[in-house]
Amino acid sequence: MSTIKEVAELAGVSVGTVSHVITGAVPVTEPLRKKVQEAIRKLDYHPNHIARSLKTSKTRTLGVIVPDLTISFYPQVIRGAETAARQRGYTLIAVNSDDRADRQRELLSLLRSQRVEGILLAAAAPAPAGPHATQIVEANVPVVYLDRIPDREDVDTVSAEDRKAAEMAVEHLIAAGYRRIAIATGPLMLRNEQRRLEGYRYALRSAGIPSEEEFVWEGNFRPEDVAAMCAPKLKESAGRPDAILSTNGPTGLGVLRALRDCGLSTPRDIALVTFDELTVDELFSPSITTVVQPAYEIGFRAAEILLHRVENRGADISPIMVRLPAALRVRDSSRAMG
Amino acid sequence: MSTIKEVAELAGVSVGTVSHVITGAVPVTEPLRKKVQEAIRKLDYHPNHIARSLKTSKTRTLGVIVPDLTISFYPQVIRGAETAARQRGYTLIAVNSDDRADRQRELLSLLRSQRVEGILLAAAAPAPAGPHATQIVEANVPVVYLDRIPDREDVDTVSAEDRKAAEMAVEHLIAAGYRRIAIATGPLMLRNEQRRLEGYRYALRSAGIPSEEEFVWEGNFRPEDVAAMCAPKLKESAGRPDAILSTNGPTGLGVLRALRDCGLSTPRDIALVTFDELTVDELFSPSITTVVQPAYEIGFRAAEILLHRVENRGADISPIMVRLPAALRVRDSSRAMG
DNA sequence: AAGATTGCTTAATACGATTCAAAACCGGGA
DNA sequence: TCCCGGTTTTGAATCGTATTAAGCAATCTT
Repeated sequence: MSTIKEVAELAGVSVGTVSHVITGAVPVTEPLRKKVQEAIRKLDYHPNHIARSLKTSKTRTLGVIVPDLTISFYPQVIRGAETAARQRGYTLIAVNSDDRADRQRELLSLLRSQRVEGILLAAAAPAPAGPHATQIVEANVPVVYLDRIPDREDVDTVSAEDRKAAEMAVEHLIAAGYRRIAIATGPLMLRNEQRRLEGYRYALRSAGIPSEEEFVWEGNFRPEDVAAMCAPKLKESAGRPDAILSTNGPTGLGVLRALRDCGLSTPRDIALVTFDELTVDELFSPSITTVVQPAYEIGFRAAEILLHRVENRGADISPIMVRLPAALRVRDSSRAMG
Repeated sequence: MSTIKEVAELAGVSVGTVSHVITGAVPVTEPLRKKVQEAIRKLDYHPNHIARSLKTSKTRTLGVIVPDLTISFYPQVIRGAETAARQRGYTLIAVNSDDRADRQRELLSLLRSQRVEGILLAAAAPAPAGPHATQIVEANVPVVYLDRIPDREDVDTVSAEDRKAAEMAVEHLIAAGYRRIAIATGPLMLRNEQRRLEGYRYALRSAGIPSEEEFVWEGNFRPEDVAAMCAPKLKESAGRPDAILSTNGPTGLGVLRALRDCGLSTPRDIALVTFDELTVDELFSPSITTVVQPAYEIGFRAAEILLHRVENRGADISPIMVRLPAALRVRDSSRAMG
């Protein structure tokens, strides 16, 4: 791979001039510029981003850590972030933490060694506000949390309006005639899962429906586990709910499996609303009423905020918190009670 | 962020010694090593990967270009590749080409500037064997093609056994009693789509069923387009096929939409088999018989081959072609003809 | 026409690591 | 005591670029 020096020699100018042509920071006269560009073309020269970064101490690279790229919510987030980054000439390094705190720590260290200029973090479940993210903040690498936001109030966060979204879903179920509404959540140590639970409780209270503790089912992100957890509660028809809200996709899938395992179906026996799309399309039945989060926009906005931080280091310190509205897509699984 | 020099000063040794402790290439006596590690800890020092790369001209980074991260096939590919890369201490930069040749060109240039040591390429549809990939090869950056493999025979490729997979799907349909079998493909300029079409033809021929040209429907990766293309062919029941094989997920979705738009359903009116999963699970109906590609393993193997090339530069030049078997997951949509 | 001004171009330096050659060290044998 | 061989440590050079200050040529002023 050719270097700037070789380009300079071929063009018969100094390396400084070549650099000026490339960066555009200093004007270069037309004839020289022409010669330089010709030489660049001839040598198929690609500036060494490594060397440039070392000199300028700017890598124009952002890191993004997600729990699992194969959860359909995250690819959209990443595309949003990628688009925002790209518009400003930044590159994205996306990595998976597998929802493990130790991996997340390794990855933060890796990204730091790579000298990314900022990090988008959908935190691993076990330690949403772990010390290492804090360390990163202290090391003056801006971090914007998304989706999986921590408890602390002094950091930038972007997520859906979790409370309101859950509230909306429950209101919809109530309007459709359901009264015995259960909720299946992910790990409640996660802030956003808590908020969704709050929204559920608030909606019930507002409607004057007593919220029963045995209708709050805390699960995780593994459908198998969730199915195993729900099945016993669905077995006997005695205390069974007539509707279930699930606060995320994998959990919703688990609920659906539990229904099948118990010989129940939705909406015939029980209504179901879930966060995040379970099917690619609406062509399948049962078609599930869904709370759709603006995943792409969450990624986009988060990246924009991060870039703002990166480009105005330490200017304004007050945390930015963006909450984007989710949409309720009503389908068969929450059909009005007959 | 602290530097190796600061570590050296704090530990009271030379930068060389610190470097030796970190890389482990040269032995360092215990007391000094202790002091150095203590200093590293105190300063929260993270080696500057940028500077290291400049000096060693090794970035330990691989690039991967996919058409669209939100197509569910690719996240799995990437996870496979990430796992393989990670095992050997490499990092992955994943980017989307949006299936556009011009973007792909930009991205290749970007990755080259980033000095990635190798590239995994699921080529953009319009120019699967474009000149730029060739350029990259000439620039001595190893490239392994996956899924979207080019026509040329002199490059490393990893993909599913496309021919055989399609053949298997058609054999299954024939065994289930279907005879008028159509195929909906992606762009036929793509090698893997061609191979799938070949498999389709071969299976028909083997069964002594004449293959009719008007049953070959070339589409693309936009379900809307595919639906619009298929609908007219499904309208009148006269020449209508009794089964359809679709060679990829987005196309299959388009076919399904066309069926709905025409008031048809599967398997009642027409059987359907598609490559790639359309639903997250088997809980939905119609449950679609699917050719499942080993996406994770495709990514994993491709990365392994790439790393082999990276670490044994120019040693063995004969191209490696890996074809991994796909699995047929039989469900309702191809139920035996009643 | 000479000095001041403007505007390009160049040469030298630094970024933070690795690495190689040379210096320092250290015990043992003469 | 001195030297020797081997090991550990050091210091300097280097990777490819951006950047600053200084050099130089041409134009402008008066």
